[in-house]
Amino acid sequence: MVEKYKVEQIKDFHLEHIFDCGQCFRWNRQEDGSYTGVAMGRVVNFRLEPLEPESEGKREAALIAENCTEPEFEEIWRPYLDLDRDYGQIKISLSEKDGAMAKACAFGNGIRILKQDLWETIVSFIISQNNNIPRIKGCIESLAAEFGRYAGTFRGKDYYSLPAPEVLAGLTREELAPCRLGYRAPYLIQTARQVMEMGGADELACQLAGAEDPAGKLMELSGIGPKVAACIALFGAGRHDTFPIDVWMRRVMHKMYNIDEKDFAGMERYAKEHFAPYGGFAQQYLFYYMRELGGKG
DNA sequence: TCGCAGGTGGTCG
DNA sequence: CGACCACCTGCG
Repeated sequence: MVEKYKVEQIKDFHLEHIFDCGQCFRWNRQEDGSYTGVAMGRVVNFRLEPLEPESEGKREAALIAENCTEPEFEEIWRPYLDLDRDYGQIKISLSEKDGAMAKACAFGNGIRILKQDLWETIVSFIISQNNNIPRIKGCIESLAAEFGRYAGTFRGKDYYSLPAPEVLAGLTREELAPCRLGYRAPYLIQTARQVMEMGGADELACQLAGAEDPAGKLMELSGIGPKVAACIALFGAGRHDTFPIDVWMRRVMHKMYNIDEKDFAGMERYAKEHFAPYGGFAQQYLFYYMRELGGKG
């Protein structure tokens, strides 16, 4: 018998928006519409039980967590899913800025920014560079299966966490070859060593929490440039004031705010002036809007 | 065959 | 600095 826990009165929460808005790579939609993922060293499955079927995501619903006890949910998944933040208020605040942002908020109304493990976020986004989603996911799964720690079995499948810095730091590029990381493999090994020299991932997390320029700190690591650093700061270090700019954001910022696609600094400035202190949330709504509309928005 | 994908690092002018 | 350009890999 698999443990289950049900949380009532969930709102501003939609599984598809959360797990398909570009912030994570290890959550997979199941045939029954639920999502299974491995994070924080555990396997869990989430599904939403709408109180009114037609209004899924908009009105209150119940969240059912499978393979999870009540204490586990409260200690691990409640913060991971950012359930205690009032996204309704954030959307109202952002929607007042301009019509395009209001549309983006309405479109991705159930988005939440996951509070992911710092080290796993670092590994994931180093792999993401100049890469496509199916391959990113494949690389990450392979890395976990080959070198990660067993995290549990769910519905007949074994799951593994990503390897810790001390594991990756001891590997060679040849040993990582089966994971098909390409030229990112040396980045990963080097970054693992650097993180260990910094005193470990928890120590780095503490530094990032209070850093004036968290992305700058992250860019000291091998294979981490401005975009990957911003993603890590936002998704893995709780720095919601960060506004990652990738190719999709360049498109959306040009289309909606008429900023030159090469004007990286101009986009950062615009985000800071218009969306603070919700830059990270604004980025997620815009990104999801642009992505899902296939660049046609 | 070749371009491309949630970029980065190195090298020029 | 800003503008190139190579880079593992797998897919269309």
